[in-house]
Amino acid sequence: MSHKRPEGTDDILPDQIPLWLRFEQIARGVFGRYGYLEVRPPLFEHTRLFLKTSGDTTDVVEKQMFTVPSRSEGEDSYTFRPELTPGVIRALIENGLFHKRPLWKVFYIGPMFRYEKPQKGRTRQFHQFGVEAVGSKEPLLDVETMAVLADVLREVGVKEFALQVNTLGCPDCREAYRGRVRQAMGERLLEYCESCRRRFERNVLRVFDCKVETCARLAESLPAIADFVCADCRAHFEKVLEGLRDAGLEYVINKRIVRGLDYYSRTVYEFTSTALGAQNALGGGGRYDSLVGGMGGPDVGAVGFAAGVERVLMAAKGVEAPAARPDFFVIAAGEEARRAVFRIAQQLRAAGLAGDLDYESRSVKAQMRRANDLRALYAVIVGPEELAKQQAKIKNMDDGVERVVALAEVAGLIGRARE
RNA sequence: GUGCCCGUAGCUCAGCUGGAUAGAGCACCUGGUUGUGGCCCAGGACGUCGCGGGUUCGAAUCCCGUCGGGCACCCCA
Repeated sequence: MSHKRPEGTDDILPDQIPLWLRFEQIARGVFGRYGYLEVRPPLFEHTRLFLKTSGDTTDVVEKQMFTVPSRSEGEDSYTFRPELTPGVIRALIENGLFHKRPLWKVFYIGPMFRYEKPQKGRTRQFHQFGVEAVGSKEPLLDVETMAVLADVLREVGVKEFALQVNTLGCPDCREAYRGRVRQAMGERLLEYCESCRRRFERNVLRVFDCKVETCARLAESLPAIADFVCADCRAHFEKVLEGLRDAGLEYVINKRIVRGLDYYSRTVYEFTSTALGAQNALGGGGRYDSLVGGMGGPDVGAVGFAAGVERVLMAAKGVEAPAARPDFFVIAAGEEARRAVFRIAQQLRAAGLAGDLDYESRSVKAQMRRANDLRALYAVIVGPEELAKQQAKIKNMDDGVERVVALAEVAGLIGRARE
């Protein structure tokens, strides 16, 4: 075995494709019903786009980026997208779309790249689908994005999933909250590790990122930001919860949800499943009201989610997607017919039918087996006798019934039977 | 980046405490009709036992190294 796929990548082989197509069809159907339009930004962007938007101390940016140097001197390197929100917003701004409409509801499906140690539900190339509603601060849109994801999950066949929501407040809230954390942390400061005591001085909130076990445990007892958000943010969150109830979406408030990216504000949420093992997040999202303006666009609010296609497919295990059946398989009986079968297949294809033939000179029995393996609707058998009379024998592979018909009628007969 | 587990045919695996030509099921190919599938039957092809080194009369089996994979921590999709 000389060549192997890179660590953390998967080959999606033909037998898996029907499942993926089914998923994409369902997802596109839901997005379409809610009025979300597809966008396809590039697979890679300038590295600085992610540095400035996702947050330069987040895990994603610190250690998970697939970065390639530019070939031109002095130019920024490129990075394969670890997520697509920055790319989508960049595309909306760069192409001047906000001059056309104030609100853009868009969706995407495609591969993302993160340099991580692979495990169940986590690979270096994976696929996400997501939506972004850009141009409004209305809480109803927070609810709508959650409803979209819930609809996709339900329709795809994910039986058990849970929705957890939280609010992170706005930058002002965070300033006030910072004070509360400092106060609480100060009471037991000596129990924290050295670097956390440094964080206490410079940037208290980073204490929540500390990997030291004792610090992590201490941090659990610190106040949650959701309890200290300002009146406006509180009102926004209440409206979101109210909207979720109106929409019939069950949820639980989880004050520990913070999300792994820096741009979130106010609403954040996660959909989890019990069917996945350690990586139990199906998808997550939230509001990011300062990102668009911060990137040079209009000062408008935005909200969206991203979810993992592989994880959703895993959580929907047991769902079958049958492969499409070919309409015909042309079989040559005897050497003389060999030249004719390709021509006949071409005629049937030209008539809009899908089908194949055996390219090797094999026995009729072997060709029938192939027709059966491919689950062809009809075997079209031609030998010397049929050819002499410009006929073909067509056999319905489901009931075994055979008919001899004129070659010219084969396409029509099979086409009608297919309906 | 850290820890645990695993590498035998295309796939799933068996191969006992080291012993002679490394096996099974599925899949594949051929045949059982002079031109016919699914089930069944017969036969066939397919393996540097991940790789390298060591111990031994003898290694798929024991030891070391290495590469690859899986899972978990962390984080998240």
